[in-house]
Amino acid sequence: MPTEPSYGEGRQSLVDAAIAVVAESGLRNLTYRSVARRAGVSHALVAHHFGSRDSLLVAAVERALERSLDEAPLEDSGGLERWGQALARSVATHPDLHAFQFEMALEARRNPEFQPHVERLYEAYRSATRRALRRHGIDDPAMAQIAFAALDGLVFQQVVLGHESWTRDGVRALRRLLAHVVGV
Amino acid sequence: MPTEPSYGEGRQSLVDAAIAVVAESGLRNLTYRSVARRAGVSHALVAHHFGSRDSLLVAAVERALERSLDEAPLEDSGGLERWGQALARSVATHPDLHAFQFEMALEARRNPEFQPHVERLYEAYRSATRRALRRHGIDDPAMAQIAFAALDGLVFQQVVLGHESWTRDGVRALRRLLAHVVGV
DNA sequence: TCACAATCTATCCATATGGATAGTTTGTCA
DNA sequence: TGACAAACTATCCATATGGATAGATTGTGA
Repeated sequence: MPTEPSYGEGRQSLVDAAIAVVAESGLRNLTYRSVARRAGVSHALVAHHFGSRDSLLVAAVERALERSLDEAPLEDSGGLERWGQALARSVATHPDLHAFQFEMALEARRNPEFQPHVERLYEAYRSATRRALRRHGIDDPAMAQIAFAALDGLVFQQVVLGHESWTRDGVRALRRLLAHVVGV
Repeated sequence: MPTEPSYGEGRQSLVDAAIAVVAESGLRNLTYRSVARRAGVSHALVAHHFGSRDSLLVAAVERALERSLDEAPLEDSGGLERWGQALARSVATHPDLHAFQFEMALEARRNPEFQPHVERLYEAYRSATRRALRRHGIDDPAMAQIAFAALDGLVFQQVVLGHESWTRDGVRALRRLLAHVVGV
């Protein structure tokens, strides 16, 4: 059950609640009342702070990026295996955050308002992957792209199927593959 | 505008309409009325044929698998590059079918009723990838897994961002990577 | 302390929804 | 041709929703 936020923390609670509700129940069940219930506030506060459901979601995507920056070492990804295993751990400890991001990626397809925000999210992960590869002397954009796609696919499948070990094994296999290109 | 289906085709129209509505507007907008409107029938027919929204979705996933089997050469995937490029083409010509599948994958996470159906879908794609790799003499499950994850990631990004060329480039890079393992 | 703005709640309202119900239409078979 | 079941429509109903509105609460600064 949600504890009621302190006075003035309502807005922030609604943003975090939006991420949780979407991850747990899908975008379908994100209503003014469901998110307010989760945040422990009145549903009219959604309209007050955000004016619309879409604006709430924009704020939630920004928040997800913030939390991702805290969570996975996007800024200091280390080498490929460290980066990949950090992703697996992040998904295992915060599956909802990642599920939310995938939900919003699909939604961005349908609603242009979300596109810049979702692209910023994607770019953060892509950059981290490029950085990780560069640590191994790989500077080929095509290699970075396929490595990122592989990690994206592994993470999506971990979110959907819940097998962290699959991601870890997959990261190892990716590292072995890339080892052929240059010493990884 | 939907043309009304012939008498007796209502059920099938609703199933195909469900895929279209979900892909275009998300699971959130899949209501009895929206899907019926799309199918050109009365909304009461959803309850009549399916009893519930979830049952309609189960039928829709089955239908998606069927259409995927028709669409992409799942049974005869050829080599890796042929399989990968076929996927890119399939996404480009039928983005909605693939978007629907990703939506349902995320939904399966929240609703166990969909899990077996979504896993069957995933397994079809995974098998095709294994088959494609085997054509090149690669029989390592870990390699198959990372190749499938990479394709999954490429396809997801193509659905989300719409760049078919990215998928094609990515497939080429994947083939180059795997060429190091054995001649691809 | 008081005034004010921001935050918040409770409630009302119009509309949309899932689903039930009664009736109509269609196709099949004897 | 008529009976019957399946398919289908139109309509009603109870409930949920987004959003507006009025009032209450809180914090800040003079």
